[in-house]
Amino acid sequence: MRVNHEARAAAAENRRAQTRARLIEAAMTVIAEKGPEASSIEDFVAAAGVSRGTFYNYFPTFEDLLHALNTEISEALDKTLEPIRTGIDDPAVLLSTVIHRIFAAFTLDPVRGWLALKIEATAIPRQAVFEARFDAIYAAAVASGRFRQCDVAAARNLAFGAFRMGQRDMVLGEVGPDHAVDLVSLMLIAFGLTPGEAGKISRDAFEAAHQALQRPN
Amino acid sequence: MRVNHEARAAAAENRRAQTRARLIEAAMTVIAEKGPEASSIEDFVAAAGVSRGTFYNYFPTFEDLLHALNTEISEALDKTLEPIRTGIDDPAVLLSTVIHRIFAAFTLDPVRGWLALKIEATAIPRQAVFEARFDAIYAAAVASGRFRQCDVAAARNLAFGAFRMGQRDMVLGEVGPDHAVDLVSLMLIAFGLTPGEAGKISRDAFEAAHQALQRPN
Amino acid sequence: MRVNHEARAAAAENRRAQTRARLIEAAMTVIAEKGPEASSIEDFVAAAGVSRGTFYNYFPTFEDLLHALNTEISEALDKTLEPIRTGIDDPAVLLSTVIHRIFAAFTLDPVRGWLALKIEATAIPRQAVFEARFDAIYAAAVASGRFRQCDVAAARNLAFGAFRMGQRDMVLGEVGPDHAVDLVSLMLIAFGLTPGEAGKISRDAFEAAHQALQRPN
Amino acid sequence: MRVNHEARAAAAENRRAQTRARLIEAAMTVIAEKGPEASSIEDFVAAAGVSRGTFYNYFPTFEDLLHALNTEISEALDKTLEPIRTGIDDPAVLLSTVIHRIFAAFTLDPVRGWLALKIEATAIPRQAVFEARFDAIYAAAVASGRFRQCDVAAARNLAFGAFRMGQRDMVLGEVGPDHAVDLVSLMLIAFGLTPGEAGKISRDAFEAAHQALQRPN
DNA sequence: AATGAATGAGGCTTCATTCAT
DNA sequence: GATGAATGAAGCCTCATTCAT
Repeated sequence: MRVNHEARAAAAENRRAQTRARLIEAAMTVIAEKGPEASSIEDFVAAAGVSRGTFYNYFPTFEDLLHALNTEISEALDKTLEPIRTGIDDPAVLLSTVIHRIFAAFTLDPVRGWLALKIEATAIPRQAVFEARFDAIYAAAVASGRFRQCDVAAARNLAFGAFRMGQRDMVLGEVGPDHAVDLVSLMLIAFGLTPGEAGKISRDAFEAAHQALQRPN
Repeated sequence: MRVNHEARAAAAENRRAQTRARLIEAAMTVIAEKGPEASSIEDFVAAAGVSRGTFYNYFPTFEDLLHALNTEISEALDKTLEPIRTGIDDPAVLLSTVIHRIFAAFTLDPVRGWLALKIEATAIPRQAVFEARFDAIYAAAVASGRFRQCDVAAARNLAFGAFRMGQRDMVLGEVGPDHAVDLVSLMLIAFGLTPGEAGKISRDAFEAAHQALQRPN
Repeated sequence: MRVNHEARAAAAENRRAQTRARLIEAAMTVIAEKGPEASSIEDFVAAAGVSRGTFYNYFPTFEDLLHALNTEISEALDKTLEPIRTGIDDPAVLLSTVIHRIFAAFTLDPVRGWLALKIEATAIPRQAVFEARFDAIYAAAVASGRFRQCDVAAARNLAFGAFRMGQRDMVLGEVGPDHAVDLVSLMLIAFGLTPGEAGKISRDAFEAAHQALQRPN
Repeated sequence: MRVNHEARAAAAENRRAQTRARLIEAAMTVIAEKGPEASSIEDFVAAAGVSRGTFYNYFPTFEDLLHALNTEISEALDKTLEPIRTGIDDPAVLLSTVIHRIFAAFTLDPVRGWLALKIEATAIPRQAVFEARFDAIYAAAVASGRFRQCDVAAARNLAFGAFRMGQRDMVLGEVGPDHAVDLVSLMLIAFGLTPGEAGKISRDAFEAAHQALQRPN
């Protein structure tokens, strides 16, 4: 009897996770296409192939769904950046690489890129994960003399604001992918690097990011 | 009789303009309170004290209204900046001053500040006026050797992105008003100024902006 | 121009009143058939031949509708009782007559009778009008020595409770119409009349009520 | 093996009864809080700590549940009244005592009081048990010359209607607990007692009921 | 021009009920 | 028996839009 119960519970949990994943996947696709405001729950369940009621079993409010999407995207992204964080010593190079990797990830998977942009415009809370990462890198860079000491909130807003605006233009096709090179270069200069070094680091990181992501997965 | 006709036509036109202004004013107030998505035409006409049908006489589509609001805000703002544009020679000081003036205007009139933020988050295109102003100042600064030559699109995205992110935090009360000083300072450094000069220019411009706006109108 | 405006407004008001009346009439019929809990707004608008949205223009909440129905019924009823109130001197006869008239009205118009019963079973407050009428008659009866002095709240609850229970059984067909004679008789005894007088007054009032209402209206 | 089977069956039956009791108890609590219309099966199973499916094993239809609740309450109440029925000779005193005991029980356990009121307001038939008890007492009272002969249906409706209305006001807090004294007194007068005797009997029964119920269970 | 009653499509949410495990 | 995921019918409510006056 014991085993029976446990096995049943495990199977149920499994099914739950699958349905949840299908709903999230469907919601991503739909929102990327129509934007969060124009998307209806009807759209999500149709795309996921489940019933209306099922949606509410998983996400009692629309907010819950957005939150799940947000988490999903940023955690997945953050995880792929793990090897980089531990493999690069120079914080200037590290920051540059991380930003270019995110740019590249969103360029190569425009659905998620667009989605991230859309969600960020609504769901108020910014990605706390990424903010903390930025602050840590900035602190390390100051400690090692790479970046000038400055108000970290200002530095963060400069970096995140510029990133967001650049991503927007890239998603809209108003600029090419290497727009990111110039943008990151300007950030590094603002943080204390010389134009020459900033330009070199940014371009190298850009190329490394694209090479890394274009390999067969 | 001729005169009579003309006078009547002029009076009619006058009334038209007034009704239109009331609708725009009402829409601003409502949107600033509830956000663009949560605002309904019902809200606008109620706030303006006109009938539903009248609204459609002036703004056949919702887009038309948003467009009018956008124009209204940015033109009003741009006009108040006219004396500055012609009265400051150093383009670095000019840029700094303009940005701080806009920050200050939105800080002192939070309704419009909030509104601008909200509207910008929708599908509305960015303010072409301001983009052109930025490009002109940047070109002048490069010509006079104040700013380093660089991709102007990147410079623009850095400036507008950082501005928007900073405005967001200021509106939300997450940072104080002088957050703007550090933010603008970083921009100027990115554009080629030394940290010392950038800091001084930004702070001076910040103080000038606040003094200018706090005078009894 | 002036006249034009006024005429228009009057016409509009007229139309409003008509639509409102149609909705109320329709709701009465539907609720009497299915009970208030089982009735949906869809039912009401279908019966009234107006659109869903129109319903909400008139009754923003379901409560508003129930309130309107309640008022409608009790005011109409109260108005028909006006001549009786002024035409009968003995308060014992008056009370008896009023109760029998209401019983009779609900017997002859079972739709409203049923409806009143159903509405009263919901959270709607009791009919303040009728409570006040009762209190006034009781006080007059005490003053003229017809009724014994007693706690008026208790007397009221006895009368209204018995009335409601009797009406219920009459609507359900569990008792015949002259059940009312015995019930009212008991009330009068409780209030101080002798059984003989109570029985005579109740029966006379019963017959008068039915004769009055069966005339060709 | 035989024994084993029987023991197992007994244990199973036991568990069945327990689960059923938990569901009934949970339903009572929930309905008393939210009213019968606002309560959902979801609420019941959540409060009982069983699964949705289990509910249907016990109560295939909602009616089945309401019926069980009704029975539960009235039988429990009726059982506590057994000693009274056999211990009081004067039917007038007996009736008075029974009514005051029920009033008091519902006053001291407002959950069940509220519940009884709510359930009664739905389509559930009245408590056949109590109606039969009333009729028996009334007949006995007539036989012994305490009550006047009259239509028993009328007497019953007077008593039950007044009781219900009084209970309503007591639950709603519109009257104090001794409202019951006046109410029962009026009933007794209607049934044939003199005002003096009715008042005394009612007050004595009221006090006896409260003393009986306030003893430590 | 202005009015505002009426419309009805469109989305949201709940919940009794089923059924495979 | 118990479970709880899934269902989908059934209501609810809002609001942009039309149109006769």
